[in-house]
Amino acid sequence: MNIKELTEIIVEFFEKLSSWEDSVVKNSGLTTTQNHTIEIVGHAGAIQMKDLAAKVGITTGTLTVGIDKLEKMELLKRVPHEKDRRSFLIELTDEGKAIYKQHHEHHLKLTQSIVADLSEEEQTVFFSALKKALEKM
Amino acid sequence: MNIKELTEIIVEFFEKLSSWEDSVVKNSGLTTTQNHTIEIVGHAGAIQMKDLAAKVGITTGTLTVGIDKLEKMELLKRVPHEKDRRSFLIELTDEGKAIYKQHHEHHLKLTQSIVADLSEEEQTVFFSALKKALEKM
DNA sequence: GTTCTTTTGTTTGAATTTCAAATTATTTGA
DNA sequence: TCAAATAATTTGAAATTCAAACAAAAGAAC
Repeated sequence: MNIKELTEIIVEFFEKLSSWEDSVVKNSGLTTTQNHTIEIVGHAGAIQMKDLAAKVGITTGTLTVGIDKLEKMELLKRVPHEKDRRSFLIELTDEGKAIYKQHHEHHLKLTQSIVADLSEEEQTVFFSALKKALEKM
Repeated sequence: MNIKELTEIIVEFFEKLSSWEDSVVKNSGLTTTQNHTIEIVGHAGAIQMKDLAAKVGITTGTLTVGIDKLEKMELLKRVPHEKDRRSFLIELTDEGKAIYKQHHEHHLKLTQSIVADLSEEEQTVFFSALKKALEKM
């Protein structure tokens, strides 16, 4: 297999997925960072500020402001940490969960359209290749 | 093939690639948008402001400021459009090309490590699956 | 060829986002 | 018990972004 060609394809795949994500997000009325935040909380579940900031790729100071806003929008909430009174766990509200789910539906549709042209065997290999790739990253 | 599982994996793959890209970019001293701009010009070659803005996902006003800065950093340059005196073509300078190449090297290394665990046949299927997927996006 | 409309890129002013550093409250560990 | 480290917030300043207004040039209609 030609590594250069494969790299090109991976980069293109990433680029297209990014634009797709961008356009989906723009229609949702949320900013990229807000959407990213909800995605991470939705996927990871209750999570501390500092860990969330690291995952989103911003400082905790910036996150504080961002969470203030999302809390006002009632998409997520701060829940006091049981064992550490300095800390909070960030969780999605019902409305936040709904938005997360809706976004996930978009992803499902995209996957379906991606997969439609692949044979059952190709799908299986594609799946396991991605899985192995993930372990390396 | 289970669509939900596959979707999960694709999203995770995308997430990891994003963080990887973020960390690579942060070490380069460029902002995400600046890097994105250079990536697109590097990949697409000489390109007009309006097309570049669309690809980066920003307005032309924002791009004007961004290109001003990158031009001062001597990473790219405005070249007058031959047939349309309103317009410019944006091109990478030698230094810009070097940065683009360097970034591409990082991608090559990542691909190599991703592919290392796949059999020749898996690689081929992975490649063609990605290719087919691209057409659907 | 002249006029009207559209397109291309720039400028402007305001809003938003972000960060680094200082601050507060709490936990950890010596 | 007390000093150091950690979690989150606040602050002030810088950077990024957008929408809208603008100038210059191209294209269309007549």
